[in-house]
Amino acid sequence: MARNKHPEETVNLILEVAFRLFMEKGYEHTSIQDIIDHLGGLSKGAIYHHFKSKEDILIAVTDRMTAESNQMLAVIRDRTDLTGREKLKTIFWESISRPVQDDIFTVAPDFHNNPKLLFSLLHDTIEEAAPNYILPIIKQGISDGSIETDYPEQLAELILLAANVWMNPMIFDSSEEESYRKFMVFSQMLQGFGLDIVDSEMLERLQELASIYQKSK
Amino acid sequence: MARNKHPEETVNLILEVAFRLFMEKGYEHTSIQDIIDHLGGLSKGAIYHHFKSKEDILIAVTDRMTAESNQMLAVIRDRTDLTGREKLKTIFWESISRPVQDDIFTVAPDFHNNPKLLFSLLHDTIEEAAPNYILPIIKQGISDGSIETDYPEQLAELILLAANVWMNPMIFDSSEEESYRKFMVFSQMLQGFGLDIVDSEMLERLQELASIYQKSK
DNA sequence: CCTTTCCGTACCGAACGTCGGTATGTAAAA
DNA sequence: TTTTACATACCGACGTTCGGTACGGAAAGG
Repeated sequence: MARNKHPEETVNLILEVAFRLFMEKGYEHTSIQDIIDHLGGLSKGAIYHHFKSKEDILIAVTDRMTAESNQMLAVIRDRTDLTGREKLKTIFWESISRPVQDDIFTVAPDFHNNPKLLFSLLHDTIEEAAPNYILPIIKQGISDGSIETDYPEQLAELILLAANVWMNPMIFDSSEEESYRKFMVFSQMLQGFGLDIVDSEMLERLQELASIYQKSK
Repeated sequence: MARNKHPEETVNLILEVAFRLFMEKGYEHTSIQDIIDHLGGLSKGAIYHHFKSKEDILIAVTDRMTAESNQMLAVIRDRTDLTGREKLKTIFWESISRPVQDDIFTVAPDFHNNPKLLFSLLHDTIEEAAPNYILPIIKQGISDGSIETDYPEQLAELILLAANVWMNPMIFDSSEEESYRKFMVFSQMLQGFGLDIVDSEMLERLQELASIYQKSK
């Protein structure tokens, strides 16, 4: 294949193919050769020119997966017209209403046999998303009086872990009914922390999402 | 090496060596040859006679890890002298007071680079421990009036996920201070569900555990 | 302004070492 | 004599390396 004038396109191509294959077959069951075969003429050398290892590709893939989500979190975090509690509510609403969620479902991902990818996401949730996005919001909530807790760091972790991991139907595949029940327990947990941020509109959307996922299986 | 009259000893040896290496270097960075090298004369044939694959060894290792814990859970679950809530309280007390916990810490395990092992444990927690041990107890608690919830299955999952994964210092390594704070948030969460099962004795023991783990690093 | 030189970089693909797994042999136990 | 518990030689697939090629653009020379 001829040399590409815009190497970033090649990088993107590799990442797109890798993402799809990692989702479909799992990271460990996707070989470098598998990726090459779906690259349309590119070779092993091309991959190792742009990435230093297979693991390096995984990291880039997960970065891409979380980038959009993190961007949304940053925007909400930096708004000045909302209390801490309102920001949390906005985040949960955004995270279940964005069409991106529907897109990702169509890949029919299988985290069930993808420990590496799951772990990468888990790590990102606790080490990046929780301290950089949720924590500042909770701290603001403490200042403005809309949230009460003595342990903001831990609360941020627990909430994100429950929301991003436990309630994620890609990780623990749940029926529509189960997803709904998880969300109810989740909202009950938030209420226990004095956070009343779940409304009927959210519940409606959640049932819709769960039904989309069920149909794609 | 001559044929062993008691093959179970060979199996045990393999599992012990594998457990130690998986913990020290991670499952993926432990090769079959690594295990053989620590077996004292045994060969590849021995391993593949007793286990059908490397993954099979991992499953056996995690089974061994959870077996003792599950045994404890079964005993408490089947007692007839406690209410559901009292059983939950007993479980948490046992899980932080048994000396086994101290033992496992001395291996200085590294879940941080062990996605496969972590996932195996995660799977076991949600698919085995939650429905088989915690759920019956919560259901009993609903019957005897000591626990109130509309969603016992999901509550069982969330509680175990928080306790076994989030609060597990092997998975998310926490300082003594952080472990303590996690436990406080955890107990606050349980209170939010109407479960008041944490007492001062528990807090004391937890601080002790955290300090043991810190020193072994 | 055009041409030639030169170098950086995108990409190629054979080869290598390691790995998990298998086939077959053998000796002891039953 | 059959079955079990191992040993040994070997296989194919894998991730990674590396010497090499081809292309493009900048700079130098005309």
